Amino acid sequence: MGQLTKIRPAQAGTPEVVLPLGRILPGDCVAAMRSLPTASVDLVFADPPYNLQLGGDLNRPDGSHVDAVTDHWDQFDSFKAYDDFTRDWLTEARRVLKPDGALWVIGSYHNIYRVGAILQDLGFWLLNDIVWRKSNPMPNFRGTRFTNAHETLLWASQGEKAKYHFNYRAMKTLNDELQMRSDWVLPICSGQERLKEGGTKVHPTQKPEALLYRVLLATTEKGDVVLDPFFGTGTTGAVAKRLGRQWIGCEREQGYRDAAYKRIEKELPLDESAISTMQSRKEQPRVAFGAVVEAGLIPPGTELFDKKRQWRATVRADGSLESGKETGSIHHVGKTLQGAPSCNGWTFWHMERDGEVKPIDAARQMYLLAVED
Amino acid sequence: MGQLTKIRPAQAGTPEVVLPLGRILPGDCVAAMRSLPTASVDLVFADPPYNLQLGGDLNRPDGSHVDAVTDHWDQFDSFKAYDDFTRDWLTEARRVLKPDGALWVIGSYHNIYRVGAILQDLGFWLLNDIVWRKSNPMPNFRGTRFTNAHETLLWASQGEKAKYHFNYRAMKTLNDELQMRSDWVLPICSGQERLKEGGTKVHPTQKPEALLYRVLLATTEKGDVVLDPFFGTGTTGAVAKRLGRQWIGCEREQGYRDAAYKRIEKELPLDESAISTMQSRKEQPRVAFGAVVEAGLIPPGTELFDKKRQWRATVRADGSLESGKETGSIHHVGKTLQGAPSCNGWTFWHMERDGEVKPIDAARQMYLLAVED
DNA sequence: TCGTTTCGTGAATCGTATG
DNA sequence: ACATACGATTCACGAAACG
Repeated sequence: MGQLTKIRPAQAGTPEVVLPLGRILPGDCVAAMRSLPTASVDLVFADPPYNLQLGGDLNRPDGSHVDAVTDHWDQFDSFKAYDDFTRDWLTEARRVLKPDGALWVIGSYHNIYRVGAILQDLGFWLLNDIVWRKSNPMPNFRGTRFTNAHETLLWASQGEKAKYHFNYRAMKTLNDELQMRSDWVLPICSGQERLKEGGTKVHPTQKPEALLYRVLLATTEKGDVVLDPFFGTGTTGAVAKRLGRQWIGCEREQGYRDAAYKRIEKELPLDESAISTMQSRKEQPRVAFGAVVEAGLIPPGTELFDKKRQWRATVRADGSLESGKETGSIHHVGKTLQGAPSCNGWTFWHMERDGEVKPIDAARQMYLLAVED
Repeated sequence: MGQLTKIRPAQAGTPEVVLPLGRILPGDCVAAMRSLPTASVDLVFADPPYNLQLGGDLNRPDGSHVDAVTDHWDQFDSFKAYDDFTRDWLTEARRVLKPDGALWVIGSYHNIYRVGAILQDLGFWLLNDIVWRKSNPMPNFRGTRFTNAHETLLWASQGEKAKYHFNYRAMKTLNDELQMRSDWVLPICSGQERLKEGGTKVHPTQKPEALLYRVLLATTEKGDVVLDPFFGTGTTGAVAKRLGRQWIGCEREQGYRDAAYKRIEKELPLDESAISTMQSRKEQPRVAFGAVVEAGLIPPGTELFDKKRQWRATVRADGSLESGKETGSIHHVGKTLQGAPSCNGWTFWHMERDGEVKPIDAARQMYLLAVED
C-alpha cells in the first residue's frame, strides 16, 4: 500500500517534492498538511469534528441508551476554539490545493455555519451547498424538535474567478437524465458497509460510500489526487481507489489508520471502461439506472447479458453500459445490439448474483424499497 | 387594519408601551425595531436581503455610510458590511424577543453561513436547520453546477437554556403521524398565490404561504405576536392573520407596504376550531393514579402486569402499587422492577377487563372524559 | 427453506415542576 | 442552587431469532 510520486510543483524553480499517495499521514492534520507541497492536490474532502456539544445521557422511549459521540476529538472549549481550529486546517488545505482544485466539507448545524463563514473569509468561493437527506435518520426521541434528518456539504472553489471541475454529464446520467439537484437522498452507513470489530462500530461517524462516490464522480477526473484531512476509517480512500483516483489521508488515531489500510487494501479498482463517464449528449440513458449502480446494488464492472446469453455488456460507473463499441443507457445498448426498434433494458438485461440469474429490474425493485420516502 | 395594544413590558416600573399590532413600520428595520419594547414579541421571522446592493442598510465599521452605487469594495469589504448589517438587525431582534421567544431566518448559501455564525455569536441557540426542498426549482441553465434546489431556514431560541415553543403533536399530525423532519418539500410561490401587477412580479422573492404556515403552526400559539423585519409583500402577515396570530412588520419600500396591506385586508381568519391543533398529553390536565382508583375505575386489589407478563403488582387503596418488597407509585415500581432509568407507569402497566388486556392509560382517558363535564 | 417477529441502533446540541 | 418525582417519547433498516 502506498507509493511515492514525484510531482512538479506549481512554482518553477522549487525542487521536486514527493507526494505520499496512498498513505495515511499520522498526527495532527495541520502539521501533516504542512509537509505537502503547495498546489499539489486536486480535491480536498473533509469531514471535520462537528463540535456537537451534547449534554447528558439520552434514552429511547423503550429505555435503551443512545450511544452518543463523546470522543475527545469532538470536544472544544468554545466557538472561538472551534473557529481557530477550523481556520487553521482550512488555510493549509487552501495552500495545498491546486488553483483549479476544489474543497468539500461536510457538517451539521452545530458547526457548518462557522465553517461556511470562515471558508468565505479565507477567499474560497461557494459553488453549492448540498443537502444530504438521510432516508433513515435517527428520530427525535423526546419530541422536542424536528427530526434532524440531514447533513450539509459545502463545495467551494479557490476563488470567485477560479476554475473548477464539474462532470455535468455524469451527474445528469446518474440522475435519470435530469440535472442533479442540490439535495441528495441517501441512506446512512449501516449493514455490511459499516466497519465493525467484535460487534461494535470501529468509527462513530462513518460516512456512506455512496456519498463519496457522488462527490468524486462529480468533481474529480480519473487519476486526480484527493486529500482527506480527517480520514477516519478511510471511506474517501476506498471510493477513490475504486474510481481510479489517487488519495492521501491524515488521521491521528492509529486504530482508525489500521482499519482504513485494511479496508482499502481489499478494495478493487474498477475497470477503465466502468470508470469512464458519459461525455456525449447522444449517449443518454433514459432511466435512473445510475442510482441503482451508485447504491451498490449493481457494482460498476458487472457483466450483464440477455436471457439467451446472446449479448453482453459492462456496467460503467455513471450508470451507462458498454458493449464493444456501443455505449449508452441500458435501453439504448439493448436496442442497438439487437437491431430492434426499442428495448426495455430493465427486463432485457440480466445479471448473475449468488449463482442466480435475474433481470436487473430486480435490483431496481430493491432500490425502490430502499430509497422510497 | 392595524390596532394599538397596550402591553405590560417585562421590566416592572417602566410605563406601558403601545405595540403596533397589524402595522407595517416604514423605514430601516433596525430603527423601526428600536421603537418596540424589550421582550414583547413571541416570534421573529426574517427573510433578509442577500444581494450586496443593500444601499441604505449598509454602514461601515466606523459608522460611515456605504453607497452601493458609487463605492467600490472588494469581497472582504462586502462580507464585512453584510456581517455588520446582520449583527445589527439580529441584535435588535434579540432584544425585542421574549425570553421564551424564537427566531427564524431564511436564506441561501450566499448569506446563510454568515447569518448562522453571527446568530450563534450573539447567543442564540440553534434548535434546527431546516431545508426547504423546492419541488420546482429554477434549473441551472448553463450546466455548471448542481441545480440549486433548496433554501435553508434557521430556528433558534434565545439561548442554550432558554425555553421555546414547539407544537410537536401538530407537526406529527401534519406529517401523517410521523415526526416532522428537518427537510420540507414545498413548491415555490407561483400561480394564483404570486402577487402580480400588470403581469410582472410585485416582489422578486415572495415566499410560499405554506412555508409560513408550517413555521407559525409549529412554533407559535394562537394570539402570539409575530414580527417580520423584512416584511416585503406580507406573506408572514397574511398567514399570521389566517392562523389567529398577531403580527408586526417592517418594510422600507412603500410599494411593498401598499401591496401587503391590500393583501392582508383580503385574508380571512380561520375559525377557532380550525386553528386548534392536536394537543400533546403534556397539555392535558394531570391525573393522579390515586384519583382513578378513588373513582372506582381501577379497584384496589386489582392485579397489574406488563405487556409480556414479566412483572406483576397489586393496586393498593391509596393509589400506590405493591410488588413483593417494592412499593410506590406506578412509575417508581415499574422503574425499579425493570432496573430502568425511567418508566411511564400509565403505558407500562396493564390490566384485564372484560377478558381484554389494556394499558391502565385507558382508565385515565375514561376518567378525563368523566370529569370533563 | 422461507416468511414473520423481535431486537438493536444510528453525528442528538432531546424535560419540567415541585420542594 | 440542587435533588426528587412525575411521566412523555421513535423511524427505518438489518440481523437474528422464531415458527
